[in-house]
Amino acid sequence: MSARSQDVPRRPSKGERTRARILDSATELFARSGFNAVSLRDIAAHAGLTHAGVLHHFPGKDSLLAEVLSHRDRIDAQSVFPGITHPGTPEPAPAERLRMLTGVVARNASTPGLVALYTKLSAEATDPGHPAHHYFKERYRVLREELTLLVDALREAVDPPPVVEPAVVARQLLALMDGLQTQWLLEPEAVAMEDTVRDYLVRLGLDPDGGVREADVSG
Amino acid sequence: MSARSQDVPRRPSKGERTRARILDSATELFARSGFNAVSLRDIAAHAGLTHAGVLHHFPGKDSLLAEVLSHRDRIDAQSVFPGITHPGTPEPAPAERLRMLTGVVARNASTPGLVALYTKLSAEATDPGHPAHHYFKERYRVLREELTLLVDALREAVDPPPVVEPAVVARQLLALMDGLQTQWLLEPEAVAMEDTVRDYLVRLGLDPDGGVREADVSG
DNA sequence: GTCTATATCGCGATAGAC
DNA sequence: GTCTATCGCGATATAGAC
Repeated sequence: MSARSQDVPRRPSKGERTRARILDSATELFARSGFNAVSLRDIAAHAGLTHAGVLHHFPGKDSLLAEVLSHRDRIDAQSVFPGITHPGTPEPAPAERLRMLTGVVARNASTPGLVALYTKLSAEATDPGHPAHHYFKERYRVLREELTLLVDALREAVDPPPVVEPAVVARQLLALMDGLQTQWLLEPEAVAMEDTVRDYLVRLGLDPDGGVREADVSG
Repeated sequence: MSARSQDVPRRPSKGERTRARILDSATELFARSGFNAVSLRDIAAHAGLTHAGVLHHFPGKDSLLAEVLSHRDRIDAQSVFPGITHPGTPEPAPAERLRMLTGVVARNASTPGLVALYTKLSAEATDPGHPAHHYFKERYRVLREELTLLVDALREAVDPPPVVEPAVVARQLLALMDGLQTQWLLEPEAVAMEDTVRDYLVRLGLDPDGGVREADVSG
């Protein structure tokens, strides 16, 4: 028996490193050229093996894509909804979390490749037979729930709580962000994603920064 | 010499009729099974020819899809924005046109196949190299413009005109409708598209029916 | 001009050797 | 765990029949 058993908490095996390398390659290529334009052979070549090797680590091209996106998703969700990935973590104040949400929108504007990828996949995944269908269904369910709670918390943080239905606002906010991405991808200069989302929030009376749009945090 | 020459104003050639038959078949099959699940061979078989024959009338599968959708689009647009397709036509009152807009949303809920199709294609078409890219870019540009005008007209039809930026509201409304479709396709029972859109309009103070949601036109 | 038949390509996926 | 070989399929290009 080797002493490695109780060695260190993490011990990345060769397989795990290959897997990670494949994910990195897939992320880069998908973000650059989209899903359909990239073949498993392209990804495999970029990661230094053959397409059959890739399929040893992932059941298929679609599940590879799903993992790329869920990884990205987890990073974004962590900032706005820490409770999802780290149940024990104390959440920041609602206002701060809202700022993080619009921050995600703003940051998305700097990674059009990934935004395009996500937009395309979420559309494809509406097909019940799609490999990522369950993932997206669950994703929206969780986001609707978490956003509903967040909106509700924001409501009560304002002077006179605005009369809004948190569950409805959550659906609207999600739809607004998704729909804006499509328009923005088609014509970036015609659609200011962050401003348009903030305008929606401000008019609901939910934006902690109120009408102040110039100075953000340093003011 | 035959008398057919001056027979009737329109004389659909065999080619045109075949083309129309292909479009009908494509619409039916796409709406039933989605885009990816239907092959050119399926469409060709349904229309009574081979896949190569189809490609004589359309440059590719994607442009076939684009034509199917633009046909559908034109029908919807005609009711809300008659000016687009029939420049001379007098427009209905703004309030009536808004009702037609929410009517389109409601009607979409009865044709999930076409909604799925549109959602998928608009996402795919964000790719600049996609055959339908220009079509969608133009579609959104026109819709933004027309919706901006409509919102502006609605503003002034209300008692004290609400303080909204028509151009921003147009973008939000478009994004809202698109984004809701994705959520609705994933989980129809969790997202009431029409109500969610109407809630948005009501809170803007733009819905002519105000808070009355039960009785629609017959009240 | 309208369509069919065929040949070829690249893809995702699988099986089995190493 | 990775390879080579191979399969079936959808999409495309070309040649030529009607």
